[in-house]
Amino acid sequence: MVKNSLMKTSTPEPRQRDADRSQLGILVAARDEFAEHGLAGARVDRIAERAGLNKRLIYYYFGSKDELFLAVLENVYADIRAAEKELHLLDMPPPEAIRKLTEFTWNYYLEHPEFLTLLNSANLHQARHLERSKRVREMNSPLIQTLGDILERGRKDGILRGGIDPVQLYISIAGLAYFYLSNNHTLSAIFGRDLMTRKAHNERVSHMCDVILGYVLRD
Amino acid sequence: MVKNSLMKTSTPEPRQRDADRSQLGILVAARDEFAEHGLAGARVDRIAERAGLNKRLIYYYFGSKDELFLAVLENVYADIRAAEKELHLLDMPPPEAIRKLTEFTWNYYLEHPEFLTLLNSANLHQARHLERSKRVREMNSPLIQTLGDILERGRKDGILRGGIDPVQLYISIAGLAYFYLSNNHTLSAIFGRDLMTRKAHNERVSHMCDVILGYVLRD
Amino acid sequence: MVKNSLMKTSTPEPRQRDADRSQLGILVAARDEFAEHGLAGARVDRIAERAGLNKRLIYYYFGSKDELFLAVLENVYADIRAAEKELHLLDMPPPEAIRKLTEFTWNYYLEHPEFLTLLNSANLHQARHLERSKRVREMNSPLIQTLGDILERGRKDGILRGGIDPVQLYISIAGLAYFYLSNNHTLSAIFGRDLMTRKAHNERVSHMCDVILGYVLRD
Amino acid sequence: MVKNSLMKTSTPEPRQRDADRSQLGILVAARDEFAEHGLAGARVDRIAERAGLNKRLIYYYFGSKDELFLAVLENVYADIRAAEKELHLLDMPPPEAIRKLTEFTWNYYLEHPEFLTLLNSANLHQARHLERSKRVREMNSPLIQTLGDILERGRKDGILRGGIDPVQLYISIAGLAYFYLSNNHTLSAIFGRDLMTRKAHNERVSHMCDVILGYVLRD
DNA sequence: TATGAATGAGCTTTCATTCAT
DNA sequence: CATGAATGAAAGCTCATTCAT
Repeated sequence: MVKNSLMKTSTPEPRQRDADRSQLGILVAARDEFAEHGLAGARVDRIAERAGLNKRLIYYYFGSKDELFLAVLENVYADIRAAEKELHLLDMPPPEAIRKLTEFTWNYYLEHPEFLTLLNSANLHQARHLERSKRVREMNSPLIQTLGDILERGRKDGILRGGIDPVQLYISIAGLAYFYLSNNHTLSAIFGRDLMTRKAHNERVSHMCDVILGYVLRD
Repeated sequence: MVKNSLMKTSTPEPRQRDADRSQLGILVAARDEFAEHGLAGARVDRIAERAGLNKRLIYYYFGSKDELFLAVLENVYADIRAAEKELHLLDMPPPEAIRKLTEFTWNYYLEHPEFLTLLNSANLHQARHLERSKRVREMNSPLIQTLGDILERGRKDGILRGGIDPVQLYISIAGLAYFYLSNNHTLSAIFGRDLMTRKAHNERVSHMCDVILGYVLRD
Repeated sequence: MVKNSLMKTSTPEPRQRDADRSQLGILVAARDEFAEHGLAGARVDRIAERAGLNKRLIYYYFGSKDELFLAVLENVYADIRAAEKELHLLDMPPPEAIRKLTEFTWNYYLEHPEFLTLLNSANLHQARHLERSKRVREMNSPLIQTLGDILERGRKDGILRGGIDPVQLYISIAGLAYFYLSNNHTLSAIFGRDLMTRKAHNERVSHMCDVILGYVLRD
Repeated sequence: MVKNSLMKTSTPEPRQRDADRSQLGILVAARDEFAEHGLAGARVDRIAERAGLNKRLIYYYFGSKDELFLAVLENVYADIRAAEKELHLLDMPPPEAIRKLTEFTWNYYLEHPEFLTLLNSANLHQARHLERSKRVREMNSPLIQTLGDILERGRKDGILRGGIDPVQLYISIAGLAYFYLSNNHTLSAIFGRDLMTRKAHNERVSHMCDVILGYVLRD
């Protein structure tokens, strides 16, 4: 189980504390269960068991398995975006900011495999969960805004090439990390080569930076 | 439903044996069902209905839902690798070959969304299905072999930079296309921008080629 | 349906907890169903129907058909051993005790035909259910102990012959009753004679006592 | 698998030989399957597989699973009665004949465990199979006839007590062997003592003869 | 005579969800 | 707030039996 915002209970009034703790416990348990088994494969019983709480509470707080899944998704998105904010990319020189973001993305995915699986599940269900959530949209635009600012500043400085779409770039950075890690079992099986050694990881992140920086830096 | 090798009845004999046709029909139906709902979400009843056959036959021919899933996976891998072979990449100049492979990968994923979803499902289950299949390993090594040959030739010609790992490169090409398409719903929801217009597609494939060729070409 | 310990709600509290009542009802229903149809022939649906409860509850409480079968076996064994204990055989003169046990065994089998059928089913499955249950072993040893004591006392008194193995004797008593009753349909069909009239029963129990007492009594 | 009348094909015309062989093979396979799993637990598929023949043939020759079961029962009864006839009990002095029959019964049951299980299954289904078969009745009456003759002769000679019912006696002999062997797993589990060693077997047959002869012999 | 293909009904088991307290 | 008991619907899978040749 991974530490993140779900774990920090922001000390509310005494009465409510148990309720909050229960909700939190359910969310964490659900996140792990959904990550391991997907939406359809997840079992409400197991979530209750993982949380050490009665199954009925899940329905009391979240209404249904689907709504619980959405709550989990919103949570993990909030986590990664919060972590990105902590990078303070705007305080760095553009190339360094982009390298930092690339490395961060890789490391975050590496350390939060549940994030990748949850994304997959969300995609399988055609993002029908996220479409309903405006919270998610609000959460994510700042990142693209930031990346756009960096690219623009780099272009002005003459250090980065122009005409780079921040959305395309972000998708590429994410995709380079995501595919490697999300498909690592398949790829390992297919290519008969262990992709999860520390050495393989170092090679990958180095390769990723080569590709991305080679692209954004002006020749 | 998507066209591919499953649909071509290779024998031109007057009437195919019913058994073969049934097995084929089950495979096609299963592929679509697994692609739409994932492994856990897929329903054997629906597969039978899609195939217009009795559910019992599925077990008669494939033994279990899991084994059927493996059969489907082997099939879709066979399809993409066969299509790649048709590109005759070895007959082209190295840079053109790499551009071709990049574009092909994009187009194939675009036209075979079921391939992406099936891959996702396989990964969710930690490739435990593929690990059992040596067929898959045998199918996939030639691609890396070919890519390695191209890179080596390009390096000798002085047109490509040296030290490029074909596995890393292939994963990057695939990742750039995969993440965009697989996550398109999530990304569209998140960034509030439709990524599935023709224009958006053209921009993406162009971006991909820029990134990949920018990386492999010697400065 | 036969009266036995399953039917006695041992707690005189105003209302038994529903869970207990449900479990009990399932056990009784299962006992009858297994007795009528054997393990393989028994239908979980019918057990639920007999118990007037939801099928799902059977799995909730007992886990599987097999485990339910084991629970039933343990129960019927507990019943017969409890009934035997009530005979207070140790308080009688040895010959009377043995006659009593013989008659009791006959009567118990006669009144509990389900016991015989359940035994048959357990044997068909090679007692693999009972082997897992130490409860059963613990339940049954006291009987042999008692019978051994009786034989020993009788021998000392000079009224019973020596060298009688209590296990052999018990098996013989049981066998004389069991075969007649368990196979009564077959025997009736084969010998063309109704073995289930009251007269036939009296003749059998009288024959049994002749055989057993003729054996144990010193000439 | 045990050798018996099922195995001897009485050399018919060449054409029919295959048909006979197939029928025979099915009967043997069915006997073993029914003996191992009971009627409900037996699988027609497995019978076909054991016989190395197509499942359809079973229906062609025997009509249904139930009718096949009846055919098997008739066969095993024919076998034991034929074996009993071979004893030529009428040629012996009465006490020896009864001892011989007791020992034979024990040995036959010991060597044909499938006979016991099949009997159990028949009983579970209330002999509804046998009731339909007059063949079985015809087969079995001679044994009781013989036993009656022996008892009568012994009584006249003054060596056996009078008033013994041959049916009761036969049931007792069978019961003493049957319960021990049929329930051996249960009894072994219950009493924590291996009843299937050679020594245990010898003790049992000796005990059986003591009991039976002690009963029939005039004091 | 013999067989591979196919099926409807029904099996055990599972699941998300609700009830009653 | 919290929970054990209970359920309808449906899941994966199995079975005896029949079809078509």
